Amino acid sequence: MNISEAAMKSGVPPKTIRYYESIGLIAAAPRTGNGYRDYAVPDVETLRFIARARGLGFSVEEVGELLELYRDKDRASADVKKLAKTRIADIKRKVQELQSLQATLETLVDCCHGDERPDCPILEELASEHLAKMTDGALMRQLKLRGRG
Amino acid sequence: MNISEAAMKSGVPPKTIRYYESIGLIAAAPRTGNGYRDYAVPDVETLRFIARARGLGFSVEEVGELLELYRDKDRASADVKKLAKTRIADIKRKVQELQSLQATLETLVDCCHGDERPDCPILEELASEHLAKMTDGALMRQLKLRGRG
DNA sequence: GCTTGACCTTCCAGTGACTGGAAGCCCCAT
DNA sequence: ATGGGGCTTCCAGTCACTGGAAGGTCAAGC
Repeated sequence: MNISEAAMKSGVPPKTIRYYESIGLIAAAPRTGNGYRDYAVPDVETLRFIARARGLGFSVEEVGELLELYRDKDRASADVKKLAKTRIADIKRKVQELQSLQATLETLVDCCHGDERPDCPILEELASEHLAKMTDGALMRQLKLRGRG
Repeated sequence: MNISEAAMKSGVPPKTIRYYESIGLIAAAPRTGNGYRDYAVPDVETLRFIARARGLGFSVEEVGELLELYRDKDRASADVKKLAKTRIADIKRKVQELQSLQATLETLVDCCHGDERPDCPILEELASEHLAKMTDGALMRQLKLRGRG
C-alpha cells in the first residue's frame, strides 16, 4: 500500500512516516517500480505501536528502545517496566510544577481587578523582587525539565 | 556593566540575553569602546521581569506582550488578566492530559509483573488495538498542544 | 492523446527557546 | 609577552516534526 494509505490506517501522517524513516526509527520501506514506498500490514502495526507509545509521552528515542524490546524475544519485561516508571516519575514532576505555576497565576489573577485602571497587580508582581526566589527556583527546574516533555 | 554581570544579577545566561536581543525581545544594548555590550540597572530589571514571566510559563511571545503592556502607561489591566487566564486554562488542560497519561501508564505498570519473563503487558497493550481509541485521542490533543508548553 | 488533479518523490527551511562550540578580539595580571 | 579569562560573531544542533517548492507518476475524463 501507498504511504497515504499506511498513514490513514496508522494515524501517522505521511510526512512523519518519512521522518521516522529518515531518523532510522523504522526501516526504509521497499519501493515499487515507480519509486513509491510500499507498506504492508505489519508496517502499519509498527506505526500504530509508535503512535500509541508517543501518545503515552515516550520520546522518539524511548519508542526506539521499546520497539527493540518489543522485537527482542529475550527481552526482560523489567526493562519495559523501568522505562514506564521513569516516564511516570517525569509526569508527576511535571504535573506538580504546572500546578504550582497555576496556583501562582491564580493568586495573581484573583488580585487583579481586571478593569481599565492602569495599575495591574500581575505586572507589579512580575516587576517586583517578591516573586523572585519562588519563580527563579521554578525557572531553574523548568529549564532542566525542558526538552523532556 | 558587562553581559556576564547582567546575567548574574538577572539570572538570565549571557547566551540567552544575546538571543533575546537577536529576536528583538529586548532592545540592543549600547556598546562600550571595545564593542562590549553595556547594561544598566533597568536592563537587569527587564531581564528579571522576563525571567519571572518565563518562569510562570509565558511563551517568549507572550512575554513580549507583557513587556509592551508593562511599558504602556495606558495599558488595561484587563489585557494582562486575560493573558494570565489563557495561561491558566492551558496549564489546566496540560495537567489533565498528563494525569490521564499517568493513570494509563500506572495501570500498565501495575499489570506488569516486571520479572525476566518475556511477555510484558505494557508492550502487549501498546501493540494491541485496545488502547487505540484512548491514546489516539490523547495523541491528537498532544499534537495540538505541542509547541505550547 | 491531452489535460487535470491527486498522488508520490526529494530536499530545504522553519518552528521554540535556547545551547554548544569555533574563531578571533580585548583586557589585566604576572 | 604570555596566560587566562572576558567579550564578540556566526554556525550548528537540539526535538519532533511541519510546510513548501520542484518535479515525477498515475488514473479519469474529454
